[in-house]
Amino acid sequence: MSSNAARAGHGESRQDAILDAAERAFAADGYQGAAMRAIAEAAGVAQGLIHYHFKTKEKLFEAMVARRSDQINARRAALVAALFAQGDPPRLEQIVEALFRPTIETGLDLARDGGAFARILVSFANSADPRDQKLIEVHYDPIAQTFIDALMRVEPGLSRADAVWAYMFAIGVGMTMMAKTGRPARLSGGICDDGDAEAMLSRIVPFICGGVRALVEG
Amino acid sequence: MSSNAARAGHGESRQDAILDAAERAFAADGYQGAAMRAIAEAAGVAQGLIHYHFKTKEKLFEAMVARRSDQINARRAALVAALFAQGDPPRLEQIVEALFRPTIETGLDLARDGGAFARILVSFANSADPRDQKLIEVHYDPIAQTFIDALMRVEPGLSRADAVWAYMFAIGVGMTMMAKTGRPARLSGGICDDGDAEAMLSRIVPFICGGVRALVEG
DNA sequence: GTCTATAGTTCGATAGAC
DNA sequence: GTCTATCGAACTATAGAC
Repeated sequence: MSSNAARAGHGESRQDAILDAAERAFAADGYQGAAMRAIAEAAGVAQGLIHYHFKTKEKLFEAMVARRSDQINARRAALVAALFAQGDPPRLEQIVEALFRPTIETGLDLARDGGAFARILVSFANSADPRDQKLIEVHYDPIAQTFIDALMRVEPGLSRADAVWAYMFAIGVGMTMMAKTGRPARLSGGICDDGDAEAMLSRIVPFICGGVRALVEG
Repeated sequence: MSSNAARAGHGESRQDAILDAAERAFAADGYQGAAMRAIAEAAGVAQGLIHYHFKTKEKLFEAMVARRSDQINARRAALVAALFAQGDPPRLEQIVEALFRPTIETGLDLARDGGAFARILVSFANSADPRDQKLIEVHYDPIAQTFIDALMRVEPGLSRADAVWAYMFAIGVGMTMMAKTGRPARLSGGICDDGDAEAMLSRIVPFICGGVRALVEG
């Protein structure tokens, strides 16, 4: 067994430990706010080791994004493919659900990080910084095209331009679900809870589908 | 005339010059990424003067947010009030337009900043950082309640919980309009342009109204 | 009110032993 | 592959002259 294979006791390499700590730190404090020192301490490794494995802070961030994105988007692609592999064509509602469920379940499933990666996505998706957009282009534009195509297949009245806008708007709505700001509770006197992803999905899906169909009719 | 009254030649106090430079810097580099040194240089003042007027970086940020927010939200409140002051009740479409137009026009109207404040709002609205949420609570929750009430008045079938969710989702969609990431052009091969706020509004308004009405019917 | 100069801290990255 | 130790360059904030 090589020295960096499964670590004794918890089956995680030091590289993974660093990526996990980085994910939490970037989610909590942002890219600029997260310190390499703090990430090293949280990962239980020396700061120098991070630079040995990932060279720079920026490359560490990219590796962290790539790891989780590839995992999420493989699942999203599989869900869409499965929907179209059935006998009759899927409903719009199923496409929209496939858009979000893998992301929220990656956050909940791993549980340990309290949706850290989802929070990174939120501060990321709407960034105009060319560095962020480059990462989005590489890791998210291909799956976006898959969903845009899917929207046009299930709603034949939708033009390509409208499908692109619809996708962007849908992502914008989804961000409000992943941000977990606590604002819905504040605005509603406690009635609305943005910590309940399942409850939010049940409102987000009809909202987006209503929006998409309004574009079709317009 | 006191020494800090209208500056010779361009009628702007040094405090305003600092706030303008801060707005641009925070928009371009984020809160952590924007340096007091750079803000001072852009404003054409000594770094010490910023601390004299605003004490700390955090208080400077708050003052910058307060200035523009109060301006935008006064305009939004006036638009909603005017809509309900007419004879017959306004349409949902008019409420949604009143939600966004003052913000995009503050960006375009001032022109000089290329929508800098809108970009700050984007990186701001979805932040779970307690400091950001405190600012949102103070400067945006009151106007949010105004719009939530307006939604319930023009769509009587909407429950309060649904109106709060609808408001949150609408803001999420609006963020995709203000972010100016260039992604729509990338995804559409150049057909969609997120630099054209007016064209985006004409899609965003029907999308959101379709979403709201879907919640009513649901 | 505005400036210069700098104190005091923290950061990303590297060097070199093991 | 991993550590300790440290360099050099930022940063925010303050002190004090004008």
